[in-house]
This record gives sequence, C-alpha cells and structure tokens, in this order.
Amino acid sequence: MAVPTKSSSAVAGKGGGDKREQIMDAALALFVERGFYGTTVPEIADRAVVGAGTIYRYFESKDALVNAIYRAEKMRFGRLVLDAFPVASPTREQFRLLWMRMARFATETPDSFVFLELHHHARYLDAESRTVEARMLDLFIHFIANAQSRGELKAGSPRLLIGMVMGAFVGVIRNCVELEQPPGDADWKLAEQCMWEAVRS
Amino acid sequence: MAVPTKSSSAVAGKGGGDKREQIMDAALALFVERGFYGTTVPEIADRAVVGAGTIYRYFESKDALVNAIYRAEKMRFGRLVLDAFPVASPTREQFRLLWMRMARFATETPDSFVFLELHHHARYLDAESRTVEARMLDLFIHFIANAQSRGELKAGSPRLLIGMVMGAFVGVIRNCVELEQPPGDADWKLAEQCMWEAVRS
Amino acid sequence: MAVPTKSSSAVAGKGGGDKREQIMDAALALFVERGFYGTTVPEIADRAVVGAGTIYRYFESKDALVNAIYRAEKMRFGRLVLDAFPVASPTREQFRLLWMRMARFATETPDSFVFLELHHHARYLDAESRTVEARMLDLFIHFIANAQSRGELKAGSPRLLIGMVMGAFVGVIRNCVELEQPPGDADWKLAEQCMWEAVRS
Amino acid sequence: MAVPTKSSSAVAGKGGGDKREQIMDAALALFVERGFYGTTVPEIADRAVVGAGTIYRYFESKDALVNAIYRAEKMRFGRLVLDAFPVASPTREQFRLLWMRMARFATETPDSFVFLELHHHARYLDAESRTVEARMLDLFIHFIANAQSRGELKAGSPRLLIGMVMGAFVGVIRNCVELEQPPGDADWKLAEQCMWEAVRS
DNA sequence: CATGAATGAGTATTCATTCAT
DNA sequence: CATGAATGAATACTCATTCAT
Repeated sequence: MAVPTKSSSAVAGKGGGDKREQIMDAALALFVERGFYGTTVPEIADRAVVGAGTIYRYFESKDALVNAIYRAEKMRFGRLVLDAFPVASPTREQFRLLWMRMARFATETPDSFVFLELHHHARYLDAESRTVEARMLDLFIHFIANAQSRGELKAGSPRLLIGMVMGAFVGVIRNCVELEQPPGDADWKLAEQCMWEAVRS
Repeated sequence: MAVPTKSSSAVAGKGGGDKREQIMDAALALFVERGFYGTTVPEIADRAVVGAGTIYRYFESKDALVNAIYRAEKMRFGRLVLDAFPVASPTREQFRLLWMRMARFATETPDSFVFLELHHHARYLDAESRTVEARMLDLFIHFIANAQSRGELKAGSPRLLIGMVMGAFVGVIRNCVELEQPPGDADWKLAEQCMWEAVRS
Repeated sequence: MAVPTKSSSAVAGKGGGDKREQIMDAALALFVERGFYGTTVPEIADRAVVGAGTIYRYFESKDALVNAIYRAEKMRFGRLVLDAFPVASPTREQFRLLWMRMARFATETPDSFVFLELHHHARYLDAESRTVEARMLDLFIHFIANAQSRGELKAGSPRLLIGMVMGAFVGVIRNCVELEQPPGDADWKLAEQCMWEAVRS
Repeated sequence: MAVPTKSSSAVAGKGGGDKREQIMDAALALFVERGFYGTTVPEIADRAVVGAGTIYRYFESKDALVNAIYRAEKMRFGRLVLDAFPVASPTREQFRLLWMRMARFATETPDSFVFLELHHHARYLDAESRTVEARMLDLFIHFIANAQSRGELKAGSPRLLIGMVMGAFVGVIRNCVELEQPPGDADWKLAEQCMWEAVRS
C-alpha cells in the first residue's frame, strides 16, 4: 500500500533507475502525443522500460497516474514562475518577469506545458488536482487586485484579465505548435508587450 | 455506402424527422458534456431517439460523426462571423465587429463554441476538418496583414497576433465557464477594448 | 439497462435460441466442473455459443450471473420439493415425500444439486440470493416444529435436525459422485429409512 | 529445490522462528476467511510475518501450500479421531467415541474443520491429498463392515452409511456456523443419538 | 430505410512467481 | 537463507460496429 516515494531515489545517483519518474516521464510524453484515452498502459510501460504491473506499484490506476503527473507539473510550473518573486518591483517589471518565466517553462519543457493545457478541464482530474490549480489562481488574483488598487491595471474582474492574458499566452504557444517551430525570443517579447498594453490602465 | 445527404432533410420542412441533425445535435451536446471518449454511440442514439444502427446510415463511424460536427460548426461559426463583412469600414470597427460576432456565437450556442475549442487539436480530426480550420485562418491572416500594411496594427507575424487574440477570447469564455455564469456584455466590451489595445500599433 | 426476460423466450418455441438460458446452462455446467474462479467468461461464452460481450447484455457481471443461476436453481428446487405438498398427510409420509423429491431433483439434474451445494456459502452470493435460501429454510423449520409439537419428531432445535438431515442427504450424493455412479433407488430408500429413524421420536 | 522439512523446526524447540508453520497457520486462517482464490500470496506472507518470496522456499506454489495444509490437517484429524481406538469396545461405544472425538476436533479447531470441509472437492487438491482422504475412508469402511457382519448396523453400502453420518455431522457444524454460535455439548449428544439410531440395525 | 441484439477485439488491472540484493 | 520489488500472463469487462429482421 505504501508506495515508494520519489525522494529516496533522487539520492540514489547511479544514473537514474527511478521507476516512478521513468513512468511519469513516459506517460507525460505519450499523453501529449496521443491523448489520455489514446494511450494504453502497456504502451506507457514499454516506453518507461518497466513491466505493465510495475506501474500499479506506483500508481493506483491510470487515472491516479495522470493526476499525479498533473499535480507534479502544475507545481513545478508554479515554483518556476513564482519562486523568489520580486514583490517590491514595479508592476511592469513583475508582468514581464511572469510572462518570461512562463515562456521559459513552455519553451524548455513544451510537453509539460501542452500537457497542463490539454488536461486543464479533463474529466479524470480529481478534487486534489483541481485544488492545486485553484491555489495558483488565487495567487494571480491577488497580484492583479493589488496592481489594480494602485491604478496600474485596467479595472475589471481580475479573473477576466487573467483569463485573457493566460489565454493569449496559450494562443501564442499553440500558434507555434501548429507551425512546428519553437517560438523565438522576439515573439515572446512582442506578445508580452502586446498583452501589457492590453491590461495596463 | 450512399449516405443520405443533409439536403434531403432540408426539404423535409416542418423540422420533423431529420435524423441526421437529431444525431449531430445529440452528439454535440454529449461530447461537450462527457467528452468524445466518454460518450458511447448507443448513448448518442438514445438521446437522438434513433436506433444505434441508424447512426451508421448517416456517418461511417464515430470519428466521421465528430468530424462532421466539427466541420458543420466551424463553418457556421465562419458564416456568422464573416458574412457581409464590412470590408471598407475602419479597422477599429472591423475588429470590434469580429469580436462581438464571435461573442454572440459563443453566447448563443455555448456548446458549439466549447465543442470547437475542445476538439481543436483532437487526434480524431481528419485532414478535411483541418482544412476547414485552415481556410478560416487564411481569411484572418489576410485581414491582419492588410491592416498591418496600413500601419494600424503592430508589426509581427499575423499568426502570432491571431493566436494571441483568439487565445484571449477563449480565455474569457473559459473564465466564465469555470465561474458558471455567462459572460456579461460589459465583460465582452472590456475584453474587446483590452485586446484592441494589445494589437493596435 | 432493461435486460431481456426469460419468459419471452420460453414462448418462442422454434427449438431453443434463448441466449439467456444458454448462458446460464453453460455457466452452471462449467462452474460445477471447474469452479467459479476456474471458469473464465470467454469459456462460458464459447460453451453457450454466444459472443463474450453478449453475456453482459444479460448479466451485469460474472458475479451477477452466478447469483442469477443460484436463485433460479434454488427456486426450481423449492418448487419441485414443495409444490402441492400434502399438508394433511402423516408426518412419516411427508418426510418420505420430501426426501424422494429431493432425490429426484438430485438425480435428474445432478449438476444443479452440486452447484447449489458448492455455492451454499460462496463469498460472491449477494443478499438476495441468501434471502431465497433463508425463506426455504423457514418453511422447513415450521414443518419440523409442527411435527415436534405433535410429538412425532425428537425434541431439539429444528435447525439442528434440518442440518443433520440435509447434511446426510448431501453425504449420500457426495458418496455417489465420488464413486461416479448414480445413487440407485434402493440407496435412496435405505437412506430415507435411516434418517427417519434418526429424527423420529 | 531442497525445501526445508517440517522436522527441522520440530527440533528448534521453544516454538519460535518456525516459518513453515507460521505460513501454514496464516494461510489456513485466510483460506477459511476469504477462500483460496480470495487470498493472495502476499497477504499470507504479511500475516505470517515473512517475505512473500520466503513462502516459495517452503512451498513450490500456492497450490502446493494448500495441499500441504490439507494433508497436515487431514492427518491431524485422523490421529485425533483414531489414536488408541478401543478396538474391543462395543460398537455403540465406538460410535459415540468417534462422534465425540470429531466433535472435539471441530470445536477446538473450527478453522481446521471448516478448511477440510471447504476444500474437500477443491480442484487444486492433488493426487496425494486425495490419497490421504482415501486411506482414512478405508479405515471407516472396515469399521462399518465389521459391525455390519456382527449384525449391529443396518445392511447397505458402508460408503453410503459413512456418507450419511459424516454428512449429518457436517450439517450440524454448518448449522452452528450459520447461527454463529458454537454447538453445545447437548447438541452434539443429541445429534450423536440421532445418527446412531439412523445406522443401528 | 430503421432497428437494436449480438459481437469480439481491445483495455485496465490483478497476482502468483522470480531473482537480484 | 530471507526478502519484496518487479514482472507479465491472464481475465473481466466495454463499446464501436454489423446485420438479420
């Protein structure tokens, strides 16, 4: 019942061998490539180079696996974007930083970003996964509300502004995914400037 | 193999007995509600009040059905947004009109909009469905490029700008879907103003 | 959801074709031959000459199937043994009749009898199946108690006497099953006489 | 392949550390509680406080384990019932003794008795286990035949009489198991008297 | 044309057994 | 000797699709 934890293996060294991570990596890639329902458990096992049964030593079910990946990636995203956030900087700087950090996440691990995007509303996400999502949203809402109260952003529902900016960000990624070329630095900067003008007061 | 065409039902008048449309309506609603893989063909048949086998008289497969719906809705979207487009109006007016027409589509038939959004990248979309999508994109690209050449929009890849604006639009919808309240007219107007400022030169 | 009923086909004639009954017959035989867990659903389907999926049109699960068989056979047993029971006859006659009817059931459909015996305490029997069993037991208990009150049977817990007599009956069957020869009429009569002497006052 | 024998532990004294017995005890309890197929090997290992792999150092397979338990318990049953059997006593006394010794076995180690009963006809019992069973049966047959030749028991197939008496015995137990109360001494005596009257000439 | 009962290929999941440590 | 993580063969069950009526 007690499933092996990730931490123990992080110490292991020896160059990998962490089955739990192997499985999550393989599953993430396949879910992005072929979708959740389009991916079979044996396929995940093959790609992770483990037996099919092994997956069930680490995850209760295929659903539990996708939820674990979702949470892990969402939290990694959160950490990358929010760690050591310059609370005192001007809003303009903060906006740029958020945007560029997100861009880095999306550029360095595009699979992860696409995965989070695709599974945002998936039926198989459980309550805890949705909570992770909700917590991050709250942080953004506070950020917006504060800036609005200083008169630096347009008035209006913070959620609306967030939806707009995040939507635009995703739109930029999608555009590049469809063109099958990674978005250049210039693209990210242009988009960032556009969206700042969209929300600034 | 000779599948009944949609036109046959258009002739039927009185709106009764159009099985093809009944099936598509039922499927659209269920796909939005439970996803493509979460919906079984017999369920669609039940909701459409036809026999399960009947669906295969109108559509070659479940995949063909979802593609037919995608194309039909995408084209309806295109017509609603582009019909009688005021080619001569100022760009600002054109932008507002596009946005508001899209808003009307999304507000009047939210299921259709969500469906198009959710299935944008679905694996089961075939080449023809992607072509419908591509044609519409071309129209937008020309619109943007023209406006750019007149110096009214920011320079940059038209696809990038489209991705950004469409993404933001979707973000607004999603936000409201999550809050389970239809976006108000004020929301749409605010968002429209924001995004205009995002793209105008 | 609404599963086809047995009655409709009983009328059908045409010499069989009743899938539900085919499945139950095949399953009964296999459960006796190889046990519940030793029988796979495809095996049942093969023997019943239906597709594996067809079984699930008639029974929710393998468990539901074994329960349905249990109930059907238990009730058939009850009917055969108790129908038109001569309430007014002397206890000795009643005892003989019960015993011989049970013997007929066990001789004519030995699989059914063995099945009921083997699955008496099976973990997969649900509440309803146990109720069928309990109701029949109640009838026997009343029969015993009445005879005891007339001083014709030994005093003592009716359940104990029933357990003893039924146990002895099963013992006779088992003995013959092990010898792989059907119990002769003389055997049944001898055993009946023995057990009467066991319980009479 | 050279599996540790039971004797080695008999030497150990103090009763501690005897893994083979720990495993058999745990398995017996679980098999009775949840059935053979309802019990997993790791569960047995947990209950026996040994590693799952250890079980395979003492038993070739799960089947071999259940067979070993069956033989051991059957032989313990035989010893308890037949040791120092008073060959010269009157048949009535012998019958009473057999019955009461069986009752003691069933009362003192009900799990063992239920186990023997439940697995009497199990598919996974191998030839040797059946031989143990057969040998004991032979002893009983001789006992019966002798008594019959002295005219003390009813004529008829000894096996039939044995089946009847043993069946009745099991019926008494089952009755008490169902009522979830251990059979009282009075119950055992009543039943013994009944069954003696059943078989005596 | 319409139907829906029947199908069986395909999937997630379990668990006896092995073997590197 | 003992272990328990890893394995993969085996099994119950689902559902898109067909076809006899």
